[in-house]
Amino acid sequence: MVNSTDRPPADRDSATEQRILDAAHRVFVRRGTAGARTQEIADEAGVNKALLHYYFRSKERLALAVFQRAARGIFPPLAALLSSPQALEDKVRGVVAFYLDVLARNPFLPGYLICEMNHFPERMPELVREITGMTPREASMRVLSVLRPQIAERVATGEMRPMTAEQFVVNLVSLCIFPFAARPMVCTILGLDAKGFSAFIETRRGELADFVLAGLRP
Amino acid sequence: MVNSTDRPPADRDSATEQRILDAAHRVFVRRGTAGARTQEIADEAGVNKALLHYYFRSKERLALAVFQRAARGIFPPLAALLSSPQALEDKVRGVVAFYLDVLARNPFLPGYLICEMNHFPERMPELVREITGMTPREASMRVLSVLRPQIAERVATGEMRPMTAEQFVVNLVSLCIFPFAARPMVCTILGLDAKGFSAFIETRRGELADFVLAGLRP
DNA sequence: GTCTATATTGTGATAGAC
DNA sequence: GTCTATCACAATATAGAC
Repeated sequence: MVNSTDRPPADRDSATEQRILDAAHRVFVRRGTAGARTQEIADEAGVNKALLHYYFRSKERLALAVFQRAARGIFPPLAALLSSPQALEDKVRGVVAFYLDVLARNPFLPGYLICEMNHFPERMPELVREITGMTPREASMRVLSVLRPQIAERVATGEMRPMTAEQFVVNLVSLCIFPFAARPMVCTILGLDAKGFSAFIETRRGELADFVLAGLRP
Repeated sequence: MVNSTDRPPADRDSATEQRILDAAHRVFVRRGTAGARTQEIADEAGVNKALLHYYFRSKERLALAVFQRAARGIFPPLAALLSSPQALEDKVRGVVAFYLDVLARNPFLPGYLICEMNHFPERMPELVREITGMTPREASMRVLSVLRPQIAERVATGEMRPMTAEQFVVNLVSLCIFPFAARPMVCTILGLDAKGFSAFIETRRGELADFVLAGLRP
């Protein structure tokens, strides 16, 4: 009497499917798609290899599902923040706070995403459509059409140096994400363990927005 | 009469070994170590698979040689620039110019290095020793011990906000490298082809140092 | 040094019982 | 839905001729 509803047994998003997806997420993130073994995913999910194929049909489809889920947590919130009606300063502070927060809890996500993006660049356009419901062009325009007037106004009043919205966004995102992507090298060179790296990021949380905002001034 | 010297046939760094290493570099960079096939490397080098093992003994050793060579082109020049006696402003301009130059010619290098770093973080300390001849601590101290007084002086004169040398370096490097590491996403979102991306980087070359320098001001 | 041919494993995927 | 057993093939590595 586990299932008290009269829904058919093949209910979508079963607990098992979720366990497999979660396990696959952990394994793919630490090994990369090419380096991951379906056996390891099955072990980590506490099920048999055959079950992965039952739910996801192939390793490639499972990898795609994991990649989409990971990207969904990283890109849409950025787009939402940047296209909101907030002032530019608040957007900068919001993006810094959001990314340093999410990535402090998932420090290996940037390395994984960069890795997969570089191995399957041709899948990017479809990925953007899947996670935003828009074409890449629409998705970027939704952000840029809000940012451009904001920047133009600041430039007109002399508060800000001339800068395209594209460069502005890339600068902001680079400063937030790269330290996590290069974390192994940062930790090795600076002699940091996991705790030390967290402290480094905490320092960053308090300073980074000010650095970016100062960088915008003429 | 190809070899006119009387050196024994097994001369080190033979032309064939170099061809294999170059081919391996290209293949590993675009596929990642786990995704690369020795067959593809052999094909690209115009030799047989067996020859890879003759020269490098295993795929793993070949991968290590390629990774070291790639890292050698990226990290030591940064350390040299930052520990030089130049003024801080010139260092910022020098690092931006160097990275945007090297990476414009090797746009896939950052993705590859980040990928490998994240899959083999435990190899980082040895890698640093191999390419610098110093321990990681010595290597970082050589840079930080020069930067810290430079920064302290600027802070004392009120030209610069307080900032650790570590954060300064991470900020600078993030802004240079990340756009290349995230290139597939940047190109997809902004609708850029290879030429458009190059133009984007050229714009950056002229603006990035000023952005960083402005960001340092109080 | 370079090749062809082969050994040996690892790994994604499927068949079929329960 | 979940398991065991097995297939089919891909991929690294080696043996041995030239």
